[in-house]
Amino acid sequence: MSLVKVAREETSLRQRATQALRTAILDGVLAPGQKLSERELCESLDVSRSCVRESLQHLQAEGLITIIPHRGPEVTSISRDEVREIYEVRASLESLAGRGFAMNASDAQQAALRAKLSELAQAHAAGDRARILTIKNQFYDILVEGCGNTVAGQMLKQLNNRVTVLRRISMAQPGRLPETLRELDAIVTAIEQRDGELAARLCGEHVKQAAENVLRSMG
Amino acid sequence: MSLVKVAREETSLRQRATQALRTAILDGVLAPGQKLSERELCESLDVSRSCVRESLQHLQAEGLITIIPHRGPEVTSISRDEVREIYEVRASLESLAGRGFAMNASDAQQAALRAKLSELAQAHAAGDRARILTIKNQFYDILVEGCGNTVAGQMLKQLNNRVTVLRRISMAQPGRLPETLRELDAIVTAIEQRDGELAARLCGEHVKQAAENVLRSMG
DNA sequence: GGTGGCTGATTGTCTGACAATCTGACATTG
DNA sequence: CAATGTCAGATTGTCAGACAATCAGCCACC
Repeated sequence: MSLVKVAREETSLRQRATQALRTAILDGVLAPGQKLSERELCESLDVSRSCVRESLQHLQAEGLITIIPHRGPEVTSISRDEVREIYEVRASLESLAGRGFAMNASDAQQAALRAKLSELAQAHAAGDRARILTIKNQFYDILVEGCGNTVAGQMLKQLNNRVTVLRRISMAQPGRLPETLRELDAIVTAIEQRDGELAARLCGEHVKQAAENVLRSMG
Repeated sequence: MSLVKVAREETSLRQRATQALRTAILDGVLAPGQKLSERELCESLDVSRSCVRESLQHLQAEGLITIIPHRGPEVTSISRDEVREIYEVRASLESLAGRGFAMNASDAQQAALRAKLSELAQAHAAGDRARILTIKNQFYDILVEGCGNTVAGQMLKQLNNRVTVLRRISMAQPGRLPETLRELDAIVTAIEQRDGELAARLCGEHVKQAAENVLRSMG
């Protein structure tokens, strides 16, 4: 067996460029509304225009950038209405994921979820902002992984990406974290009791709360 | 105001190529699993390789094709599990759409929905297969349009596209159409009474029925 | 029969080119 | 002065051609 094959960075240039651009957007290096010129992207990503343009097509389909004909791509800026709609869909899909996790996840996965929640509480106690975000994402990754529906998982990831560009806004008032912890705890508890319907309802309400929080921050 | 601008076909070559390829896949001209070579696509779409490759990136992000490194793109073939997952997500999102339509749609939109349902019944009575499909799609377009959530609408369209490649299979046993009509009638009735929750439940169950039907057909 | 290497074809990536279009500055006109 | 017309430069949309890396099939060889 070729371990080399596994170890080697088996990603194409284009994939790496796409990922680099994606994380740049998600990390806020490129703000919503920011215009991206192909030439600059070629230089900063160090690939040819062909590669850049293919990457841009992919990211546009993901909704992260918007290509305006003859004017070029820019980071998609998101309206208040869109945020509302996205959170509505997220609520629906996370209900699905919560129910699925409660009913399908292995015991190990459930334990992992509970463990991640503890980590989150610790990070909160320590007041480590960056780590909180990371762990939160990991928490959702576990949830999605164990829910038995990868299609829903991918959609949730994409939707989450699309609102992540607003992260600074929602971080502006992190006072909701204690409540978030309580809500997540309730969800995990429902999951541990394999109560799918309860988990679904709690997930939906949790996202709804998050939505209200974000929408309030947006003015 | 430039009426010319509106009238002119203001689509880029790439967009037209993408759309052509998309409909070719949805219409079953290209079967799932079918390998697509860039050269052939260049010829049949009559555009350069750059255009083709950009289109392919877009369609891959939509999930309609799968690009295997160094082997080229092929029409995504869909597993039984994926079908189940997709219908699960669809059920969730159509519930959302049904509830939204019941609560937000204008009276004109509701009338349009009811009218389209009548058309569907007529087409059924006439036994016109092709027309039934068209009208069904229009029915869903109206529903999505009036539900007040374009994000959910786009996702539903994409999900629908991904299973449409199996259309021939589900058409193999069209005996379910009378039941479908009854279910849709119940949904429209609930909507007309502005009963969001009932509409949501009925939409979810309707998709669930459709899923079982398709899964049965898949063996 | 299975293994190894060779050949042709295809993809991944780059470069350079040119027309169409946009942007901003400048000149013109009322 | 404001509104409009025009022009030059920059950028995007699209093409053609090139070459390395990789894959697929075939053939020789053990």
